Amino acid sequence: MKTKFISPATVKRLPRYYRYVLQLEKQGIKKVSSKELANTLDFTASQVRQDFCQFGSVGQQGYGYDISILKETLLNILGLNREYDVVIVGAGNIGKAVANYPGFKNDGFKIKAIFDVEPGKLKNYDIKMIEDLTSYVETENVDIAVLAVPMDVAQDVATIIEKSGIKAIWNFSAVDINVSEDTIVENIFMSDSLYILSYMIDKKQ
Amino acid sequence: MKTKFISPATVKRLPRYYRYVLQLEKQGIKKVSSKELANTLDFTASQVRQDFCQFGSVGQQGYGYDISILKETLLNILGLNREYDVVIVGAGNIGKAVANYPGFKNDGFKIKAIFDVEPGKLKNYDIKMIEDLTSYVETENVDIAVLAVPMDVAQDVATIIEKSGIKAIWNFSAVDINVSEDTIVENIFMSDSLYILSYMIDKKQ
DNA sequence: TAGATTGTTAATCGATTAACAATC
DNA sequence: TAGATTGTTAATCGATTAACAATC
Repeated sequence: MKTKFISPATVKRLPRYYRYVLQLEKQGIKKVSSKELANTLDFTASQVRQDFCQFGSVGQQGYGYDISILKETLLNILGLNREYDVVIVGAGNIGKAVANYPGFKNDGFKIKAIFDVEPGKLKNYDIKMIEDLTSYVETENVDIAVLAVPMDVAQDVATIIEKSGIKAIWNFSAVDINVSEDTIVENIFMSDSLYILSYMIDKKQ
Repeated sequence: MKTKFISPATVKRLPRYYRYVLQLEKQGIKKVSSKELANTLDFTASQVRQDFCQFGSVGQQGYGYDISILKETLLNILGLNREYDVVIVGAGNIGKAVANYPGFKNDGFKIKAIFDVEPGKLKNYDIKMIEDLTSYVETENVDIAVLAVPMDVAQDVATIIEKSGIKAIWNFSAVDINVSEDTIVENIFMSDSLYILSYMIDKKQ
């Protein structure tokens, strides 16, 4: 499946296509045109066709795109055709929010354990100690670590995660973390988003 | 201040510059070169100079950029030189996380009230009923509404927010919301970020 | 002064838009 | 078949990179 090169600009749009196609499928809709997609998602029809063209022909001239084919294609490209084992590191507000996020499980992300500096319980998990993360990873498979600790310890904990052998970090910690080239980091910088919002408010006035 | 046009690509980078410059200031550092900035932030030195050039000369040849001037400039451009009155709509996990997010207050975002469908208490706020939002906005100034409700009611609540006269929405609700042209929406789509992460994991294998 | 580094122009690269033949 | 809509090429636009004179 992952044969062709997909441009970065297109990759960024894939999740939005996928989410919208899921929604259409739920509504029982069978096909969609590039024009309809473009209208809803605020892209252009050209852009949609250029994007879809990158992963080979998924549409039919005169008809449009078949929802179930499109969904399957996007799901495969995004790597959502498998399960991911996840640990949450940091059981504060963000860690809790992620643990309770319903979409998480539906998409195949399975929370295996939660770590913190304080023992306790979260959902139906006994919170484990961060110092036990390394030994945990020795016996259990972990694909993704959710980094949800305070910013002053984020780098240290990131280093622990990296050394433990976990290859992907979903970083909520509000600081850029330095890890080796082959560790994948995807950031949620809430403050950056808020700054963009205040920029836009300010610009309008 | 907001005289020159700043390109969208540059705008997206502004929060990262700002965050890093704050960090340097805290460390007592007085100047920084485009090269140093580029190394840390994974931009290129050319890019940094092109970006900064857009808001007029803030550097000095042979020296670099003065941290305090740079910080002040970025702060002004981002609109962080004032306070914003914020209401949180939805007191679930995400609403709680935002309410407790420490950076929030430091940056001048002031939580004035929290709304939900269930009464209760969060931090030191008595949770108000969502149906009272409109009357609340009639007497109180609100610049930003944080939309943190379940996805199935997100559009309805967004419409209530919009009709109440609030002009900016920080949307955590995992669905695209439709509002009028002059309402500013900034989205945090956690699932999109997660999909990009699984895409990158899958691509590497 | 000499070295360093900006500010800015020009060249390159990538992404978006426009257009239309192919074809369902 | 006729109408609709894709797939794809070519044109345009915007962003990044390279280069270097200006100058601190």
